[in-house]
Amino acid sequence: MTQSTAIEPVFDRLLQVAVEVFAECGFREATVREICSRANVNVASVNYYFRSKEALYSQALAFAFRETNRLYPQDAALDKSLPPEQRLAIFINNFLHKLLDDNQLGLHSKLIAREIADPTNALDDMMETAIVPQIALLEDIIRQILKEPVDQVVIQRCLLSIFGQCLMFKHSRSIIDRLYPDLIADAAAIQASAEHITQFSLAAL
Amino acid sequence: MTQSTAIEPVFDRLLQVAVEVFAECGFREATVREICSRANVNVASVNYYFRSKEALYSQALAFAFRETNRLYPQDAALDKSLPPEQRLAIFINNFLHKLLDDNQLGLHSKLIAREIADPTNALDDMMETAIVPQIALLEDIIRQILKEPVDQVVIQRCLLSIFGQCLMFKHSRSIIDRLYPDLIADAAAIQASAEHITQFSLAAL
DNA sequence: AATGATTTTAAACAACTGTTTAATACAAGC
DNA sequence: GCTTGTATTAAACAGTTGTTTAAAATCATT
Repeated sequence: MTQSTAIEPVFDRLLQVAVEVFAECGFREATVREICSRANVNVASVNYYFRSKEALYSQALAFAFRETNRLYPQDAALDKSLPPEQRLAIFINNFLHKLLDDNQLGLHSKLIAREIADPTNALDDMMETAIVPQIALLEDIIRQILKEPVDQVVIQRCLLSIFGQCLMFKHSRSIIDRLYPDLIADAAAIQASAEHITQFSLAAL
Repeated sequence: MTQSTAIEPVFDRLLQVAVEVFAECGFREATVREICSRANVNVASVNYYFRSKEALYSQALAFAFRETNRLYPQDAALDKSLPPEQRLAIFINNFLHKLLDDNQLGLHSKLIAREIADPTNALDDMMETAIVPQIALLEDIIRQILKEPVDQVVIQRCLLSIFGQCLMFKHSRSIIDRLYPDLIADAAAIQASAEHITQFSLAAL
């Protein structure tokens, strides 16, 4: 009835709504009926266009990854001519906004965070295409900052230290909302948090 | 039939098995029938001893918190006479072992991590009794390390930086298992990871 | 041994799940 | 205008879910 339901084809509408509902409820708790209801289509559509609920989930997850990378590209952080400290700042700021933006983006990363915290069969497909490149980029930046060659294990641990600080805001959002809501109140607060993580990490490195 | 099922009362058996199953599957995916089956009791027992599946979950969560604090007390980290750097090392090492131990302990923290990542109504009850004290302790240690008084917000951000590094190993376990399994292979590796986080954080502070 | 309360049991309940079906609507091609 | 292939629909399916029931078993107290 609304414009969107009329214009966009059923397949695309289902994919977008699926990201929404799966992000909100998780795979199991999300129901096919709820997805179809929000997309204004018949219950049978999921099995018609996608093979099953599981296949829809898998495609929704891939779609979420594509969207985050399309809307938050890492061009600047990839620029090797920049000083590495600045690259790190850009990377962290970009990553944190990707995680915390409360519009449609937040849904995508929420779905992804869910999959990481509680993986299904779909995770393996995502590793190579979406996660490994992200990690490789940060690894490159860390190497550039440390200058002299260090043990691979040390790099790995620093990687996790930085990612951990960022992901804390996503995985423990419920706690932060209750205790320190100011830290993620708006875009400026998020930027400030990103700067803290950058400073904290640079000092440690 | 087995010793354990014969000795322990039904109530306690249900509570322990509930922690297991809820940790493995999450609240929704866990079924009352599975819990009762593993505990060797009738399906109706959950509703007889606890009021409902939800009430059982709530009690299981509280039980998990009690158990982690009973088996991994923070006595040493609470000792204010120790140098704060050492207190931080103890705190992180203790916290990380609590998170990563693969025996019964891992289950307790897994259930807790689940609840934090995907909170239910039960979270609010847990905040004051279990989470806030933990945070207050780390806050105390950080203040002691920084010596000169600093802004409360800075303290909060440092708190999150340290907790984030630790929780990374729990929330993103699926990624670490796939990419860097050596980092959490055994107790020695966990200790090494704890030392890294301590050094990283001390350098930053 | 008898009474009364507590615990355990098998069976049923009603609601909801993902999926299938078979009938209908609709478009394009000849 | 008819046919062919695609899309949509309401209805039903078979299985699972948490919960309830009412009878049976067990226990403690006298």
